[in-house]
Amino acid sequence: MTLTLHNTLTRRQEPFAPLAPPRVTLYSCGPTVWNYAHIGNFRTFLFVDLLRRWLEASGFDVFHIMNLTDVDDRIIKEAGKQGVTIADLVAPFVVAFNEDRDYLRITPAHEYPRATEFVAPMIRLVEGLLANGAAYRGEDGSVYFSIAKFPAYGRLSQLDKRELKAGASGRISSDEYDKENAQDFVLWKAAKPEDEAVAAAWDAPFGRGRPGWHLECSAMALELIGRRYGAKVLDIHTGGVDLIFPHHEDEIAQSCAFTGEPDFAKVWMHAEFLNVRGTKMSKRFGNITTPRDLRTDGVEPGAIRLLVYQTHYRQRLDLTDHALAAAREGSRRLGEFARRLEAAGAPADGAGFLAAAERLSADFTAALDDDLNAPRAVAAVFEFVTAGNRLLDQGEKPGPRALESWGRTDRVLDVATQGAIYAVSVGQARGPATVLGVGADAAIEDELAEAPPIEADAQSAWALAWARRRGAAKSRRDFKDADRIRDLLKSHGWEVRDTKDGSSHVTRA
RNA sequence: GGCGCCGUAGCCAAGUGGUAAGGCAGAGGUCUGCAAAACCUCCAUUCGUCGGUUCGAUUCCGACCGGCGCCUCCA
Repeated sequence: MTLTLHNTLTRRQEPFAPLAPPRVTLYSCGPTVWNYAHIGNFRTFLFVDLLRRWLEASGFDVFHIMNLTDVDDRIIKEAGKQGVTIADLVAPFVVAFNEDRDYLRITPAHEYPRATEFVAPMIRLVEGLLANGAAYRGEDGSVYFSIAKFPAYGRLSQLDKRELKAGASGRISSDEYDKENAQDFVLWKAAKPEDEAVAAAWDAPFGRGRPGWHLECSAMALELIGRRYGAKVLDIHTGGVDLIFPHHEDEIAQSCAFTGEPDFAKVWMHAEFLNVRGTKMSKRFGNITTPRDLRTDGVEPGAIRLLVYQTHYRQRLDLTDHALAAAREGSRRLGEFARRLEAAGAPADGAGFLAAAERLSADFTAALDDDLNAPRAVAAVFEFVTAGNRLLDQGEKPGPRALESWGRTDRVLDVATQGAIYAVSVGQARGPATVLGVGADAAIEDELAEAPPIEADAQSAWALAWARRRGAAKSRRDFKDADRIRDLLKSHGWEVRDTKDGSSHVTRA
């Protein structure tokens, strides 16, 4: 089995063959940090996370770069409105992005280059393009790339098959820059007073100004892989589908014109959109949901990951409350199983587990090797859950093989949710309660508030105290009181579950 | 107008030229004081519509209907 990936360049699925195995250079277009990134953005980053994890699980040595665009029109406009510099405007959103990324358990890239910290390489790139004739200075002082000098322009987006609608945006006529060709794109924008006002202008041999968006990625990618490996071509470049044209098309043009290489990246991969009721999630539609919104609502990261991975990355994903609820339930079940499986771990695998583990590994690998077919990988995982639960019910033991097969899927997908668990032994007069996580041991006779305390730590103690009372009620067969306490705990988000050995588990997601 | 994508059970969602994975929800059962969790069973003769190719199509081709994206410095 070999890994095959869909390449936007060829519109086909191809066996993945990095330029210098086992090394893989992976560049991902990251967020523009002008605001909080929404889960539509994070859908793409979760796709990248899966790619990254699967490449590493497959034995590749990945060097992952994700840029942070910290200078662009939106940032300058917003900074101007607020009367702050772009650096000040952006700072909190960079922090927020990192927090959200960590919350979603996305593996951090090795490098997060920021555009404003790579101005020098950008200037060198523009100089190179001016020197070899691919770029020219407009009368407004900006520098443009001439697509007439780059015959391969349009390969990625199959531009030769398109016919740009004149004035589709209604903005071409209002374009104040003077380009030689309407499709030429700006590499370096001449500084304007608004740019200066927010500290978004740099000196350059060809005039003071700021980098164009497309330029950033090329300069940063080439700089970083050049510095580290002396390479000029990326193995994989990722982004959202909306970046295919013109962003990635322009990156290819300027990069290849600069390096003389036929490719900027060997494989281009693009994630489809996440939609809300059929429409793409976007600030201007007012249908934004951010990871922090979901976090506030108590949605577990594993559930969000599961939701995303249950749809193929090249397929649009529709976010609904129903889909989210389904993912939460599924994620919870996976976590429940994981705990059960690990607790039953034995030195040797039972025959049933051996067979189930083989099947899981084979199905899981085949699915992800097939252009990251995560939905199929998830299906294989659930099939193992069902089989594993049955085997456990029959008393069979999972050994190293089963645990490793399971562990591998968990490391790649990372979609399970394990609620915090606290256990109390009750009803058997075996001495003090077995308490995991907290040391509270309130006497049964003490007064106990019906409402939980405010402090998080005290809450578990409170729940455990009630659980012990319920245990006492149970042992004197006062089931009415026992049920009342269970309902009380449930209304505050705690679940009580009795086990066969007479103890009770109290859990909170 | 150009380029492209999608339409599979109540919901989400894989998939193959030979008669449909998985998840969630739902129904019944086992277990339990009752629950919960777990397990078992059931839950699309059918894959937008109409044609065509084929021994056979949900899967290939065409048309149509419906939804969506890009062509705007949007992931």
